Amino acid sequence: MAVQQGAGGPPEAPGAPGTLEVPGTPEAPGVAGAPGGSADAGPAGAAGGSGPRAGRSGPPTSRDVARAAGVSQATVSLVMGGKWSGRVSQRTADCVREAARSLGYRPNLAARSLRTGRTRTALLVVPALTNEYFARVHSGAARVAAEHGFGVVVYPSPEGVGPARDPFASARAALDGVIASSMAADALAAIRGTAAGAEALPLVMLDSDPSSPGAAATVNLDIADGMRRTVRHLLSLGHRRIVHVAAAVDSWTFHVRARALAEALADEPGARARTEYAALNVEAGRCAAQRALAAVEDRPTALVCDDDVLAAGALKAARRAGLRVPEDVSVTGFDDLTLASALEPELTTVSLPAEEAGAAGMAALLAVLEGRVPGPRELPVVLRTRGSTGPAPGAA
Amino acid sequence: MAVQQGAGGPPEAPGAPGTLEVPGTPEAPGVAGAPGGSADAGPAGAAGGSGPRAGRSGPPTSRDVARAAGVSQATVSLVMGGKWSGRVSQRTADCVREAARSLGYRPNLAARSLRTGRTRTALLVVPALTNEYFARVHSGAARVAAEHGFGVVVYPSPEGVGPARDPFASARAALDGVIASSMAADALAAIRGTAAGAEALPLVMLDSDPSSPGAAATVNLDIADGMRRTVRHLLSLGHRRIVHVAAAVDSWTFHVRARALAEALADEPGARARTEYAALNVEAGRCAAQRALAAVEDRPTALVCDDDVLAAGALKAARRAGLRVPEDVSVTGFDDLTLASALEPELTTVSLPAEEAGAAGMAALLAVLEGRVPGPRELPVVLRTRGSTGPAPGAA
DNA sequence: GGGGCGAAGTTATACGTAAAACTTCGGATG
DNA sequence: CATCCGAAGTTTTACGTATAACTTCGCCCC
Repeated sequence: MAVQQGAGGPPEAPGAPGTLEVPGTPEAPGVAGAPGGSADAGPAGAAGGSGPRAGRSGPPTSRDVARAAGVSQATVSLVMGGKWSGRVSQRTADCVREAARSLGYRPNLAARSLRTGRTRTALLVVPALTNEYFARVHSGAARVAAEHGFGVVVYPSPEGVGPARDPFASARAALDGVIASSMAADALAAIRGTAAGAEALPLVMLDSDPSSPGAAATVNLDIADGMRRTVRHLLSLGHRRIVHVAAAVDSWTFHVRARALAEALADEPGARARTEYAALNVEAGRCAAQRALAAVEDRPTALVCDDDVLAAGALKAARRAGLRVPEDVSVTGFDDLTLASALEPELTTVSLPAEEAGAAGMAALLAVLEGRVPGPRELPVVLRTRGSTGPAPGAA
Repeated sequence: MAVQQGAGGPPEAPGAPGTLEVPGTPEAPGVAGAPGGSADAGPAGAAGGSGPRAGRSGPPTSRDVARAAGVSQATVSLVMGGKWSGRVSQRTADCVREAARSLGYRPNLAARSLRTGRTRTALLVVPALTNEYFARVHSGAARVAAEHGFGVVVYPSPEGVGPARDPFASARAALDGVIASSMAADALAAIRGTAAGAEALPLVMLDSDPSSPGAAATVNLDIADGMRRTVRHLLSLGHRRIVHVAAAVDSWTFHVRARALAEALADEPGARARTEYAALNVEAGRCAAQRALAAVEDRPTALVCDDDVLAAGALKAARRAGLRVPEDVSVTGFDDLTLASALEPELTTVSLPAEEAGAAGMAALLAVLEGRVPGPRELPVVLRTRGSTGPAPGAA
């Protein structure tokens, strides 16, 4: 760009956008910004001492772009901000963008945040990122965030988000909103107290009790449906004695699973279930399943596990008890992690749309930040029938 | 102003540090911010409109604290910044901190960043957070970062960090440094080009080629030692025909594994290895192992896998081929993921200190940011011997 | 023909903090 | 007694942006 207006008007017209002028600063009037205007600024070159801001150090600012484009800083801000329709002519906007591009200009996010009070950053609170499910939630959330120029910082709530540890200690002032996924009830309360308290940060709850107060929006998975499908699948295979290997975690998602299992089983006379609780790891799952299978007579023919990790433990327990899966006992999981298809037999499990949930959560948060009120969403789940379930022993 | 005579002056002296005054806002002088200092702030209450600064909107600023403490804003900044020794008296500092605490003051990070040019935020670039290993790296890095008031934003490099997708598009201006873990060579080059290019962001490389230029610091795992131990373990069990199920990823960590395997095997006359490549997922691992086991005579007695996920595939392939593990064929993995002990038999695998690596990486980055030059670190690894390896068939 | 109006900018200001430069003052020193 | 000095603050300014308020000007319509 630089000099150069389109249709041959006199290039000297002062002040016309498209011409370069460096008002105030006594400086060589030579073309400064991007000499040729070509695409390539040259690798590590071109920025000799003769360019604009020769004495300056940091990255280019909007003012540098303004100088290069021959407009005011405000105009640059208008153009870069995106909302310039009706305020800036197409020609000037193009010129500014070209100057910005050739200078390698990036808006300073700190300054922007200071000015707007918005940080374009969301906090994702999950029980543990090392759980593949939550990593996938993060992935979906981060993708949508990036598409809207947002960043995501994740807070894997450590053991006990008590009042002692403040989740937002260093980040709170730099957040626009919070997404909390599958948090335990007490942790969720702590988050609500901190996030939605004095500061009133918008809170989106993912896979959490929708009746719980304080959330600006809710995204849920149809967990109950997943459990119902699992139970019906087992019932149709002839299973009547079922043990629920339940996660010993006080979180909504697991309460729902327990309730849905009970309800689905109530439809079938003669079917009944016991519950064994286990912490969320393989070894605990194995112990719980071992207890379940210890019943000599009246041994369950199916183990419904709250999580694939627990199901992995259940497979181990079955093998140690000398039982074949699925011939002697069927096992089901939840989440459809990589683990589910790595095990042998592969797990029948409920596949949860984790990425989609994260994406929907972030989309809901963005909507809230724009003043809209997204209705509650419920994402469908799928039962993946695989090798770990089969006809009940002795059934027709 | 700030009158101020020595100790013992009447507490009513206006403006004296130590007295609380909230000029302008006519209000009940009761302590507001954190009432009892007890653990529980009460659910969803307490935050009525009666706090201090009733007329103002945003969170309290350093100026509010200054007013409350009867000092200037600069003094608040001095105290909160930590480096006030010799500049502010103990008494005033205490007074300021008390005022800050009671107002619930948090420094505005955007303003601080704008002023200092530092953001106290690091970018962690990993191939995929859904890989448990990298989730653990993140966990370690985030912990250390939090201990130093830093935040971590993670960029799970999507397929192809080519020049097309700019990893730092929205975040670059808000970063102090970058940690890149186990990146593929080309992706690493892209990062180096973007991060260490014009902006010269400090880059810490984790588990990457230490001879590669551009890194301000390096943290490595003793991958070679892990592979050596694996091979020696197998050799001592009598294995001589080994297939290396290698990750088809052009990254330093896998090159090291291949080289170390070859070298360790060279020590033993009569031992030899073939290589089968596989993408990093269970199914690809299964296929590669299937190919390896297809050799009718000269069938390998051990499969050394570059990753637990590949090993899971290998277990499946063995079973499908009608081979028992470890009686007919031994299998080893790498990483010691949850998966390793969920499988049956449990995997003999090299346990990598993922959290520690992340922590060390962040510590190195912090050191660089403080101007120190951390020497390269190499973290030890451990071979976890479990059920998937046993004596070679036909061996003594 | 003039007055209003929209388009296309510009000028000016505030955001909250850190830090350099300046002020004040009591005491130690020559 | 004049002076210098360090302690303990204060005043002031700059960081880079977004946006409200203002200016200019060509144009259309009564």
